[in-house]
Amino acid sequence: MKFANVIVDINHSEIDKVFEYSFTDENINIGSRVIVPFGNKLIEGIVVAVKNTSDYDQSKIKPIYKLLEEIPALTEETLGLMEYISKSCFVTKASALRLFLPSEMRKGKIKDFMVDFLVIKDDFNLESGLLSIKSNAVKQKELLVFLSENKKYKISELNKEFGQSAVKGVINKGFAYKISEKMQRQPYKELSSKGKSVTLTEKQVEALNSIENTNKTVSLLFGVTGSGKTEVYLNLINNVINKGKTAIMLVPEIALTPQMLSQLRTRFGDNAAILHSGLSAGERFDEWWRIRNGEAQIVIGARSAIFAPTSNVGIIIIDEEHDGSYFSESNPRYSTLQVALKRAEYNGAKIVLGSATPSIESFRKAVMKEYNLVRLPERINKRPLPEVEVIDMRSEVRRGNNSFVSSALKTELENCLNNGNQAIIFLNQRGYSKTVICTECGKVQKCTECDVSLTYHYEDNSLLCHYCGAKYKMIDSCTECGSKFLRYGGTGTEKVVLELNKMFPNAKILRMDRDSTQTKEGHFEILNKFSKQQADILVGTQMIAKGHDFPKVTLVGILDADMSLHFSDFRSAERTFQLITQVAGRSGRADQKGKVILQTYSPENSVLRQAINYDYESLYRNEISIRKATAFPPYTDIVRLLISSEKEEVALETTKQIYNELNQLYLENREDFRFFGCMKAPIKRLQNKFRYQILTRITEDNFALIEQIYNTSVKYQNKNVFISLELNPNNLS
DNA sequence: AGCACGCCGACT
DNA sequence: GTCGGCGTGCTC
Repeated sequence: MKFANVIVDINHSEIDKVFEYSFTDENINIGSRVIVPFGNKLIEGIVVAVKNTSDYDQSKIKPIYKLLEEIPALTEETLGLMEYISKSCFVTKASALRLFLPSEMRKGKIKDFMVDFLVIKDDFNLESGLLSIKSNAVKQKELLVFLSENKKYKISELNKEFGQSAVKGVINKGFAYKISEKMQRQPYKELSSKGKSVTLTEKQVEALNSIENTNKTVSLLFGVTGSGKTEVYLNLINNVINKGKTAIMLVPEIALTPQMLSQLRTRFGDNAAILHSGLSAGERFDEWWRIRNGEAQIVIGARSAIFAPTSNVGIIIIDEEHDGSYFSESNPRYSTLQVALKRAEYNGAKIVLGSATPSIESFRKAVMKEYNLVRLPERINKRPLPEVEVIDMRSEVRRGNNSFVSSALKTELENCLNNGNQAIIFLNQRGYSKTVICTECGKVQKCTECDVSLTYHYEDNSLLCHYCGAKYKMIDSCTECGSKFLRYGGTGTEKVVLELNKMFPNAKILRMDRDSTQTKEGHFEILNKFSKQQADILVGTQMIAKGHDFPKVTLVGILDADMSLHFSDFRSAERTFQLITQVAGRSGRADQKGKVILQTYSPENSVLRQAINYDYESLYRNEISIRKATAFPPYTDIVRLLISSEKEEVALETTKQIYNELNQLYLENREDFRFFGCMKAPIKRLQNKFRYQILTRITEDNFALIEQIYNTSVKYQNKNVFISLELNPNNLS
């Protein structure tokens, strides 16, 4: 009889401890998934320790009900990571554990993926077989000839090739039989590969050597768009797996994984596995076990792939490291880099952060020599970066052009299309128009659950709340005064497509945004069509900004460069710069020179000027001095407490109480606080909950203080008020 | 989180 | 008399 410490899969702070069970099954081990009796129910759990004696009242200990798999799902490393995340993200162990297991594993059964095969009998003799069937059974004969060579073949394909009746006939005559075999689902299996090997440029070789030979854990690969970072990654991965280690490669969006996967498959075949939320349950399950069993040594995926069950990780690559999607926005609010650092530490692995526009935080670490800074300053084909022309939209308006397309952009579009090239139009607003306003009484249509204006969507004639997802029928008269005169405020991608269609009736236009890419293949289809030149213009949101490589694109239009500039967020300058640089980088990637038209209402803005000149380092110098002067990250950590409740008084009252108690802490630790205040959240109501916040900015890496703030505030949480703590939140809505 | 146990109001 | 409201407390 042995005893196990088990974490049960119940996400509640009261249950957030280990429970002891007894067992005799030798196969139960640290990391095993088990079913245990808990109260009067059976519940899933993970074994975190195994021991010979128990500290708990023997009479109360129950035996483990069942072992779920022979192979422990978690390893010593991932269990350690789980503990770490639970502590640093202030979540239960159960909640942290869920990050490591594909969700379908918890819910129980995944159906095995069965494929039917036709197998020829061992004693089958082709000559006598062919003689024994009627001469007019041509298809059956062909099938037998084929089978005698291939022995075993997928029935679905044989049906296609020789016809169902031939297959049936061969089975009925007893020449062959059907078997079902469990197969592994292969996501994006159409994405493979003619193996092309690329010779690295001198600069790429230098970068590769620098990353491999540095004694620093983290390298920041700072390379302009089109500088060939991907080739460097592929070589790094290759060298790592040659040493028998594994590799994790992260990309910011699901949309980018197939593209990167196809490159990995080309190079490494089935050795590459893909993990992200867009896969079907079965696919994810199979890929997960392929990695766990060591059948795949390379993992590619979005941020959650950092939790992949790889052992012996040699390199973790985070592409487009500045991207906001590397921070989880819901609990557990982990930062991908933070987890990566922990994994690198455990395995002695290297981390590569790649970007043309690094985050201010990362670049500072590189400047401070904490990271190894590696530059790739040239585009691979030595093409200059595309020329950016700034259009002052104020003077467009003065000249009487009220369209969102400036005359310069119109001319360039005409040229581009006439030359048989393609264009990308970028606008970071989906839908038709951002708001619907009554011209009589000025009423703006708002979500009933949120304090947010509704966006009009032309395609399904609806009003959508972009925050909670609620959908309303489009109105034909004002809900306040009944007037029929409604005005559309603000332009979205749908409207752009409609207007461009009028402007260029012969051009084929595609739209890519969250609405047009709902399905798993959605991104892929649109990108595929565009890259096969089945369309001339691609209109899209920030989704189109990243990574894609379209050789025929020679024009990029940025419709409203100011949009993200005037957010009251300390990162808005950095974000604007990143977005413009990324989008501009889509232009002129092959042998033709690219052009970018940037439309703005504030052409003299310094961030825009820096973006136009691709002058990241000026942006960095400006930003870092502002951050220092105003005590913002990376010089401080922002701790934000969000207090929300369906009842406004409850939210307000709780906020006051927490504020008062924290005020003590503030007064006792004045020197650690750079800011302390409480206010309504910028979005005052979301999903029918009123939101208040307490904002603090404290000295860097002061975990003890964050913990105190957390412990103080979490006491106030109950079923009427929800309290969450965010460290350096990515957005402050 | 569930679920049982437990103590007070309006019903066949 | 009892059915059932949901407050508190426990789960190895």
